[in-house]
Amino acid sequence: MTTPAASLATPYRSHTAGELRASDAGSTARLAGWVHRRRDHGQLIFLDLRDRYGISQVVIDRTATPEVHAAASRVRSEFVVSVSGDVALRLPGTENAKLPTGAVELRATELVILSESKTPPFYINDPDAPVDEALRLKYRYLDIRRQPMADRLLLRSRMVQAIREVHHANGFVEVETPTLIKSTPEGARDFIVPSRLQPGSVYALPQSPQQLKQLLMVAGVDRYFQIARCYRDEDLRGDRQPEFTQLDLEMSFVDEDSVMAFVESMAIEVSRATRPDRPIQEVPFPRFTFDEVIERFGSDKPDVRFGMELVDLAPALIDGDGTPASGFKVFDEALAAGGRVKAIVAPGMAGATRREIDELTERARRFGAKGLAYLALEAGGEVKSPIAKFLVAEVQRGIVDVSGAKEGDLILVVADTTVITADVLGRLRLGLGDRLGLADRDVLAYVWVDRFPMYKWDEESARWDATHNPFSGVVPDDEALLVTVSGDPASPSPEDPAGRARALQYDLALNGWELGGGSIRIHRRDLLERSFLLQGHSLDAMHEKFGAVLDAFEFGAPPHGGIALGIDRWAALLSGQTNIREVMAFPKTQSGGDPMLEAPSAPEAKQFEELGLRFVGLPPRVRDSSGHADQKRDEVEV
RNA sequence: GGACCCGUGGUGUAGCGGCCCAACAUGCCAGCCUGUCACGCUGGAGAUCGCCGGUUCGAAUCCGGUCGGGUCCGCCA
Repeated sequence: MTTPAASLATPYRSHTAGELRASDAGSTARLAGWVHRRRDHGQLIFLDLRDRYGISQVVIDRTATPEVHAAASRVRSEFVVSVSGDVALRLPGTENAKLPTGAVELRATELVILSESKTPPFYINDPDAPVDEALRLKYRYLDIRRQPMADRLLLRSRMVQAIREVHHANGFVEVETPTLIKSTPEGARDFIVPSRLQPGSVYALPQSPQQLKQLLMVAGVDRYFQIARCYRDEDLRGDRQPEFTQLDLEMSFVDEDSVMAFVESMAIEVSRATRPDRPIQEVPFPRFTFDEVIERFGSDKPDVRFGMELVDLAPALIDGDGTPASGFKVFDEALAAGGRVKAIVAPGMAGATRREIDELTERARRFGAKGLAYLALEAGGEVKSPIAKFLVAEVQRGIVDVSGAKEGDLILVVADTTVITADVLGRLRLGLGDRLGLADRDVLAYVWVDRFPMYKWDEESARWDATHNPFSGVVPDDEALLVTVSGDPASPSPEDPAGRARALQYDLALNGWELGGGSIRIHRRDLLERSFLLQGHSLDAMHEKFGAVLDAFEFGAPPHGGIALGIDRWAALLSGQTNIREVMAFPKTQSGGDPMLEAPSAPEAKQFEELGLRFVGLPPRVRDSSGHADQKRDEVEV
């Protein structure tokens, strides 16, 4: 870890444990830190002293300093000590090339035990030792003492530092927004905080500062950013925590290109500041439309570190007058029904075993396909496939040609609706890419995806649902599409032209993960109302939910747009992790608990009384020592 | 809400119906050791196998429930 420019000397230490070099030999020094390891040789004791900055070897000689030796004999792993002594070159041949401080050692003349330590519950001095994650979370302060966690938190700190620097250099103003706000319909469930001063009312924790930042645009802030904590009360995953951090930004008088250009330069800067060792695959970042990435990668957040793109087999399956005529009913019917027959080519997998094929088929089914067809292109050009008998030779050849498969490759085919075909093949592509090691783990492949559909039809509530932000603007050419067949925006149907409208929406993806998304917002009240009506909001409901923004838009709203990026995911990707808990100091478990603080916990009766609340149904569960849940009714009834 | 996986000395694992009141490594404790750096050597302590119940002559091992952790689907930007 790096030592900052400023001196870290204090009464407890003259140097850090990572600082001493051969050039310091001959001087005296005082170090403070944790005992990383103790090696007792009888007359001689070696201590490895560790702090955030490194490790230094301390030597204690019984004959020279008997009282220091006595103190060092008591010392154990993770004791906190302060040692002073003479910095000396190590005896020739005993230098340790593995340590930056390995040329020298501190010959102790004084050793003070600042605090003792119990035997830690897991190995702090072995960065590779596997430890149960529940235990790591319970003793997170010890986990963070370990090198890998410490390194990741440092990377995250540098990342946020770089983000702030770039924004300030580009005229952005950092503004804090409240975390006790009004419930906003972002789509996810809100965390609720009951109000004591206004009993019966609740605050919501923000799912994002979306409305507040738009209000800041109306306020003339012009360029705003914030490292904002956000909250969503939904089920958790490795890449989802109930509270997480977003880089939230918004700019006035901009179009898509302005926002993307800034974000891109910022992302490059941040990547280089944190991971100069990892190359960015392509600059400027490649930019795809939503339709294109779905067509080519089967995902709206494509991993473009490898090829294996989806190919359309239709040209090989239809005859001269455009009717499906492959001879294989599954293919022909899918095409006749307006669906697709598409494939991916798994390089070198023609020899896949029956078992491997079955596994792939099983996965395809889990992802929603009815089945998975395959053709193995064997050496010599012979096609082996269980469906070969249905396909005339010409069609077989056509499939091979269109797919671009070479000898030794395996062609995997899905025939289904457009959506399922893309989804299933997209997921199979990622799985195979992983298994075949196609993606370079060092590369950072950022991509932009834009031109998302404005709405998707929601069967359940029979209305158009905003695919992303409800304020997202529409592509100017598509403005005329914001209409319904019925003519009344309040009576939508799945046939409406609105379903074809594209949004001024852009997502940034990195190595197959969505980092975040943004849009140019609708700043005109009339367009906003039309869009909201299409989304099934009545004008009253609209005011209830977005009143402040709608009001503000009547006082001169500048055209504006912005983006929000997930800091946790970004930090995880930059540090080569797939789980965002690894880049959070104190994350929660999958059930939303903190094993260290033991949160959440049963409230005190008095707290509920003041809020005018009472539990109905199941009272909260309290754990006893056996891990058994116990219902402690008495503690919560008021 | 659903599916699946895991839970054995401090830690990581092995054992998966009797050979196990449980093995290995490491850690811990004690003694020895003047050049180690995952120091070494000798000795020792330490788990009744998450919890509850069942099957069985017999359970760490099989079954059910439960608690905790994780992965995935639903959900969620």
